Amino acid sequence: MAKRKKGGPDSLSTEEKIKAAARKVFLRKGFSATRTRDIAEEAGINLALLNYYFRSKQKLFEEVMKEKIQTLLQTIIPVLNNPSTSLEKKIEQVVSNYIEVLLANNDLPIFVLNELRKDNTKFITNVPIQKVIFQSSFMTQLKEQRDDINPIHFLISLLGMTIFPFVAKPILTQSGLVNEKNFQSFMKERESLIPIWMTAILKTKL
Amino acid sequence: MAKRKKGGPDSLSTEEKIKAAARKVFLRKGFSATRTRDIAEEAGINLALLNYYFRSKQKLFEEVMKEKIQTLLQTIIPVLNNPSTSLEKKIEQVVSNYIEVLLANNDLPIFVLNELRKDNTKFITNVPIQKVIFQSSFMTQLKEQRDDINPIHFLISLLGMTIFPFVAKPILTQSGLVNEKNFQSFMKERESLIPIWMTAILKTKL
DNA sequence: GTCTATAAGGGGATAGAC
DNA sequence: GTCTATCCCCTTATAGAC
Repeated sequence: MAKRKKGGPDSLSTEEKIKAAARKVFLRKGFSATRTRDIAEEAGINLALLNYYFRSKQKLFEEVMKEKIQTLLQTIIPVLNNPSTSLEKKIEQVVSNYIEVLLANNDLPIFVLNELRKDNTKFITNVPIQKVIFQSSFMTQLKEQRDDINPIHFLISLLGMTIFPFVAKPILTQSGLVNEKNFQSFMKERESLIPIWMTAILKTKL
Repeated sequence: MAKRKKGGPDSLSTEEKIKAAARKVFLRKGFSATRTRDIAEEAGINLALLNYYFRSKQKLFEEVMKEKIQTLLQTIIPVLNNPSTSLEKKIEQVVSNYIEVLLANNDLPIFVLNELRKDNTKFITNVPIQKVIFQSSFMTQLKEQRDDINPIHFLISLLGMTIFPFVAKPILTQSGLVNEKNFQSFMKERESLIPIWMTAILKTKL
């Protein structure tokens, strides 16, 4: 067991220090470019301790990945499943929840999507995503309002509008299309804009 | 120099064989996870030849990256710059061009965006993206039609709708939301849908 | 639990024969 | 131009002292 659990500003257990460092380094550099030495240094501990607590780089990585996938899913699933909000309200909440989470961690989506792509195994497990989405309140409401719109197209458009700017951030900022310093306010503007536009789409005749 | 340039089905020069193999392996696995041995094997040549032609893994990678960034830019810039098409036509062309290019190479956007993210240097060079976009015919037409819409928001929404499904493909197919075999027809549906929806947005009062 | 030291292997690059 | 053999650093993981 670790020495401490709580207490002061420097109160993380060694295990948690390593995991926090792993989150930071893996998310920034991806699995392959990350060296266990980087993580150890970031955590302020010795390299051997990493293996003592987590057995291997791979195991530690898998813990971080599972956690991050969970974060991405939990940002949207409870919103889609809430039967007491309107479809329009759900759209607003999906957008604002994601923008809030991703402003605090810009790299999250590209990290997860890129690592999933390289590995097509073992990560999509716990949550039966397809089932959850298709049986959601969101789905029912959308079908009720517009049975001629493929809900997957609608959902992916909503997510694309919201998440894509984070994925494309490197090219946006490096090209000067969006100033790095203004990125946050740029996304705050989108937070108002996207629900208006997605609602407009909802009313558009096909 | 290489032995051959053209001739038969097996007619690529050694240099081209290596580059073709590098494109394939780098795009699939990214820079760090790629071993030069993988590329050599894929090319059907010896490892030493890779260094003979390209000096280092890094140099070879940079050639591939530049080429791929160029592909992504050339898919959109001529469309935006064409003064003889309407704004609506430009939207259609951006969507159909990207879907055509990316259906042939699903990994392209996530590869480029992820590598750019890890490296914020040396790749955004040749094309002055910001200048080109802001001075484009697309920009002029959009401002004319809707001077209350931030054109960057509009453009990113268009690209998000179009490109994001490719970036999110791992999670879409692994979760079962979109069947791998139907992905192409799914994107073909979007090719019709996105212009309709983006045009609707263009007419939506803010 | 935490450290130092080191084993074991992987991977980029090159020397030198042909 | 192309190959085989090899160098050598870097990285993960572990042994063993404290």
